[in-house]
Amino acid sequence: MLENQDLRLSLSLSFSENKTTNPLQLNSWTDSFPSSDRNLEKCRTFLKGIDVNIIPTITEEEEEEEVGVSSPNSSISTLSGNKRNEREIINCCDELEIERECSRSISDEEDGETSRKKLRLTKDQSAVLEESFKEHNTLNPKQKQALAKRLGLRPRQVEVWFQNRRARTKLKQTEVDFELLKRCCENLTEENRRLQKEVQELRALKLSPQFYMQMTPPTTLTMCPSCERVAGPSTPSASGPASVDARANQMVLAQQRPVPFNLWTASPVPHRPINALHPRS
DNA sequence: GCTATGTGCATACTTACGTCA
DNA sequence: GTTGACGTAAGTATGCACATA
Repeated sequence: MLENQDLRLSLSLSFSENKTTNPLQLNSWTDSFPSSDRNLEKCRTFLKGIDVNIIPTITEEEEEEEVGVSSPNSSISTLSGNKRNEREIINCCDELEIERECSRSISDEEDGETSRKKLRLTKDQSAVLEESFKEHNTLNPKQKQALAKRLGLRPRQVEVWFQNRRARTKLKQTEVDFELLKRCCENLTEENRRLQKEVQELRALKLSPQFYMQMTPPTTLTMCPSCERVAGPSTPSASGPASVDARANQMVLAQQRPVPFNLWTASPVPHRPINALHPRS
């Protein structure tokens, strides 16, 4: 659905790739909190029942409050580590909080324990969100609030949508980058193979100086179009077997040096051997 | 000025639900 | 009607930046 659009999205996101993930991370509420804690059980029970499909009737006051704590984890997961968990316990077990949350979720309680109703955004809502995402891929609290009001959603929902949207964009970008790097790698591999072959040829030439003796030495400087290195003129003293050997050495060295190469070129410029190695017939 | 702590926000990863072939 | 794949809303853990005591 959004795939095509996604690829057209801004490809210039700045990614912080260096985050490490904790392999031991706890993945569930149950893991985080011992089941013996009665208050926590209470919290768990009421949180399970939150029905996101029902737009809560939030008073102005509550709305403001929600903006104030509008982080992704405003109710539960903003806090990090044990200290955060302790604070969560205090917050989420606050009687007023519980009352408020329960009032939002009565309908769900009847559905059973495991129900976790999910809101499906309408096309219009998605379109508006997409539009604003194109403008800014992050929202400040005011923008979030305005958008939520406009769409009849909770700020938290807008926030989550943006989080997920950023994640999707990044995923797409990663896929694109991967493809580019893959192609680049293939090109480099091919280039490397070709250069290795040339090195082998040059080494073979080095071992048979008689071949050079029959060569017509180049009379002018010859620039290799690919590696932009000069093959070197024949000097008056460069006619004996020893200098031929030196020249062959030079060639080998030149070939072993880094070659300027456009990583993003699908088909690299053919690296043609320079004239000195391919004597004119 | 330095340090500890709290807070807000972002991201990565995961779960669970809705949709569709 | 069932099922599996896929998309996505939402939950969770964690790190970083900044403010403040």
